[in-house]
Amino acid sequence: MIEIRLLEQLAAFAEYGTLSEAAEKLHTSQPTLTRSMKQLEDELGVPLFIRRKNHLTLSETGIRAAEYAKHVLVADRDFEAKVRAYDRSLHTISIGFCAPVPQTILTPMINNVFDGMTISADMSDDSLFEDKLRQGIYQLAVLHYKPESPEFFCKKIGNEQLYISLPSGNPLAFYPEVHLCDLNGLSILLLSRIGFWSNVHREKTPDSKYLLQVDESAFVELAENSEYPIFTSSYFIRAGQTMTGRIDVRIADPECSTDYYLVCLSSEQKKYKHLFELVHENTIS
Amino acid sequence: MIEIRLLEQLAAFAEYGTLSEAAEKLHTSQPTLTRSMKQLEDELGVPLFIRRKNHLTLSETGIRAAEYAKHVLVADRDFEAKVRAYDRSLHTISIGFCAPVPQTILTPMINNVFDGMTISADMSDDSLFEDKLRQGIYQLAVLHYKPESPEFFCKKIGNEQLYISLPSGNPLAFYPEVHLCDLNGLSILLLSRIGFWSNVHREKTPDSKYLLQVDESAFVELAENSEYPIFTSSYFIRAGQTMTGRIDVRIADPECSTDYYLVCLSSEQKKYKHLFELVHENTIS
DNA sequence: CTACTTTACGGTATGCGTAAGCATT
DNA sequence: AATGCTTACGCATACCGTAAAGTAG
Repeated sequence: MIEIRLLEQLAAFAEYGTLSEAAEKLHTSQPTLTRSMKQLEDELGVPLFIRRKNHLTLSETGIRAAEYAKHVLVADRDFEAKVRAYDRSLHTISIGFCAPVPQTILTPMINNVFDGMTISADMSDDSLFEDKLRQGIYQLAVLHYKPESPEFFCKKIGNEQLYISLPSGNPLAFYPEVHLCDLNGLSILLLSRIGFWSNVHREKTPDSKYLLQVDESAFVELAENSEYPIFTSSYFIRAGQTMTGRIDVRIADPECSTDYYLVCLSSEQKKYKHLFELVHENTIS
Repeated sequence: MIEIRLLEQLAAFAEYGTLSEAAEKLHTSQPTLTRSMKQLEDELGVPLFIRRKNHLTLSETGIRAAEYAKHVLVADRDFEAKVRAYDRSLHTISIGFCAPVPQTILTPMINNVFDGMTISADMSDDSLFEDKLRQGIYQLAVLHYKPESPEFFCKKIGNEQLYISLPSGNPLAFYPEVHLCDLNGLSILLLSRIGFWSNVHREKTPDSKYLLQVDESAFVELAENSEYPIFTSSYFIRAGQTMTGRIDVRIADPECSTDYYLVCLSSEQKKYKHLFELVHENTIS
């Protein structure tokens, strides 16, 4: 069997044209390559080079050989990558979250149930989550709608109602509830990684100026020391995380009240049985 | 990069189940495999085995790894085979002949034109020759019809008329010519490797009993010492290769008079220019 | 007791680098 | 002179086989 080392060296020579340069790139000496290429020819029983006193060129067969060699090298690298990826997949659970609150609530629960596993959490709009579950990129996902396909196993895990937190001086603060269109055009403080909520805001309040904060502590500090409206939700209100001097007004648009669903592939349902048993209708509220 | 040697050993362990047996099959010692498998795990940075004091088993990752390893091994073997095959293809010309006479005449000519090349000649019915030219299995072919497709370059190189050689006592020997149907039912001595002629005989004289001879000298000896009819042709008659005590009677069926065409891919026309120049309309006659 | 793995040890062969030689531009 | 391939030589090490120890069935 031809060793990978020889194929690497052949490929390098094909790429760089001279043994000297190839040797340099491979961090080895040039006589090493002379010997290796000779060995390769010996093992194949086929000449790969045109040898002049001073110069080495690939023969027609050599050119082909270098191309084929690349395939083998790709296969070899693939092997490494796949094995590592597979092992990793055994030790990590990848989860797609469509919103921050489910992540906050579920992450510790998942950590308990799958002790020793690494949890890799994505946060984004959930429009692609079904595909990512199918492809095995995610093992679990939290959607804000109930997936139709029978290939998914799914359980409702609660709901969230969006509020707008306004300084008590703000005229809107006196209404019992508002609509998103009332907020359109305002400058609003906003955290950046909020999943599908980004889409809701972009669509319903296209003219608002969002002051995006990547860092949560910066967001909190700005919120406390400014008059900017911020979004909050039933989850934070119920947890008593309200801000003094501000009034939380319910947003009446239907998009601002959503249910959450925990989803996995039906075929993997039993793997996650314990987790699904642990969550209930109102885990999030 | 992971060396092939390690992958071979992994695959062997996966196949045979114990290091001891794998070592035996690989003609190496068992401690060698212990070390190699450890090295593989080290280089991948991933455990592949479940180790008990007395027993070694592939882990889930290890099972996958062994499968992937096989792909790499296949790619490596493929590399060897392809390089050898390509080199060989540079030194051999494969030719399909639809009949023996063209082979007899052309082989020395081709040997002259392509000095140092190995000539690999096939003899069979030419119904598949066009495909084999297209696939590069043949570089040249002699057909008994003119191919239509413009992807082929083609030149007529002669014709051959079939005769039946009969002992002078045979009643048919007095006819000026016969038809194949007249021969149907006779026992006839025949060489086995005669290309498309086999089909002609099979179709036109289905009831004849052919005494097939693989060996040409055996065929000649039997022909000389028996009364069996044999086929001959214009080529042999013109060359004076007739047998005493026998009369050659022309076979009048149109199938028994055929033209021959030398064919190559149009795209390779210039490679074979010299050969085509050397042959002419009546190279075979 | 047998079968298997692992560890330890010592030898060897394989591959490597340096140096020198040689040819070509 | 500079560049590039090859050969020669000595060395390091990587790999291998034997031997021995340990463990489970």
